[in-house]
Amino acid sequence: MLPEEKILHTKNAKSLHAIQSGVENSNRIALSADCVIFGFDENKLKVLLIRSDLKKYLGKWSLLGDLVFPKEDLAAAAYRILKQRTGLSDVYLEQVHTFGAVNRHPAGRVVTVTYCTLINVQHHKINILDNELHWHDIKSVKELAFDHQQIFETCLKQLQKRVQEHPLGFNLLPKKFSLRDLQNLYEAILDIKMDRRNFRKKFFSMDLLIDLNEMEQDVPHRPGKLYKFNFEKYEQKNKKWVGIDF
Amino acid sequence: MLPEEKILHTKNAKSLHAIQSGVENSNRIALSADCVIFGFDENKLKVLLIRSDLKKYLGKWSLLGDLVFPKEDLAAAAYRILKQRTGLSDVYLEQVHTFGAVNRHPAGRVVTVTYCTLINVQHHKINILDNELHWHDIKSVKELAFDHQQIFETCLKQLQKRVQEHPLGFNLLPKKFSLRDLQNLYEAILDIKMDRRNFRKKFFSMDLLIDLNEMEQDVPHRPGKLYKFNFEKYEQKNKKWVGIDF
DNA sequence: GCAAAAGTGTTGGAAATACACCCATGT
DNA sequence: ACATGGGTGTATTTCCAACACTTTTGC
Repeated sequence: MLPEEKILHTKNAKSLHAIQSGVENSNRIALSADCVIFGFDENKLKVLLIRSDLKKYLGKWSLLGDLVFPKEDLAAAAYRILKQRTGLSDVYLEQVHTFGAVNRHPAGRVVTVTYCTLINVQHHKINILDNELHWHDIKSVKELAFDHQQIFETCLKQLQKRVQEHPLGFNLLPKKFSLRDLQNLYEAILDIKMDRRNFRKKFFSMDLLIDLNEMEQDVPHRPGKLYKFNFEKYEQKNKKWVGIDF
Repeated sequence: MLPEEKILHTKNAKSLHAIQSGVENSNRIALSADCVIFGFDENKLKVLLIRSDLKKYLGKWSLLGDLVFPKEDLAAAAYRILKQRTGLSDVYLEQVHTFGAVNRHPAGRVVTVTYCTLINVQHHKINILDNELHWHDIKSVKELAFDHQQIFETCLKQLQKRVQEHPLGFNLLPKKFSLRDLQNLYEAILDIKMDRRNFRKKFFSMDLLIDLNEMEQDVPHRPGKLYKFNFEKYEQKNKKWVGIDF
């Protein structure tokens, strides 16, 4: 207890006592962070998984997670775990949801905070392969260990929503990409087909793609033009949403 | 440690050991839940606050929160806290975000999971008034204790977004309401003005309002018709969103 | 020349916006 | 009668969906 935190002598002092002794003693709970890392490769959305350590979940796949240290910021723990497990450090993690059912972890009470990101599989080489760490096509993800199936599905749904409202997808593509690449990405994430002409029209009308005046190389068909995303212009837009619709 | 959770003898057994001893011993952290309760009254959006107990935050307002017990589901803790602090039990809480900076709480390391709901101020009488619990106009909320200002702002932003995608707002209104009531609600939450005729058109075209064939009483002007929301029909709609836009 | 995908416009319908007048009630 | 807000319709514009042919390249 920090010395300056004296109890106030009010009728509510008891609850404060309770909080402070709880912080120090009996009421603590193990806290973990789990990372759901999405990637895009061969026109498929993928997720990074490792083999579970626990006998109970022998052979099952699981997300990348570890306990949060008592003197570690929550987000810092997520970045540490990602770095330890994969070697990746130059990615932005976003918090998604916290899962806290009493029996979700067989080792005891562990509440887990989930973080999510999207990375370019080609640009971020995974260099730690313990526990068979590798990319799985999201269509084949099932029966994960713990409650990780639920966590994964929650993150995927959130990704599907956010990718339509923010230019997240560009993190999954090479720096230079064709409109076909971009459309493949959206189709893979949203699991739908889109009209090619309308898709182009939409993106061109946003006016956030920079035409690089370069062409695809070594494709067995007419090469497409290459673009990059205009992040500066996007930042300035600062668009805000109004539109009741449900 | 549950008996069936034997360590696998692999190169990764160490990390499992670490997790299990962490769960049992040193790596535990105090976990709290905070509730951000929004209400609507006198055509203003309000939030429930109490006076902070801590001397450090003397005179500051704070959210409703308490520690999560080791054998208590996360959501259960949030409902318990709400019930203890306000007497309310018939509301749906939704998780918003988890805040875990190391120094966010002066009593030590406390990670907090935030829950949010919207209630009808008239229908849910608050019957526990400890710590000066009462409704505050959201426009006047500032300098809350701890990091509660940030938490509050995060919840408000999320509310502004979600209220446009889901019929949350009806929880804030009387069972029978006029279109003016509904518009006032949206204007208060989103902090914008809307065109009255277009607002009506939008809601009528959704076809989710039931005309009760009743009129407002005791208003000093032409009385408006009263409606209720057709929740059954809404549930069946199961609308899904497609529309890239940023 | 053939296969494969790039590139390109138009049209019709739906939804959003902007806008002004008459009506019902209480005072 | 007047003040207050309820109720309504139309014209304009914008956005979205549907849809087919020509072009460029590799093989």
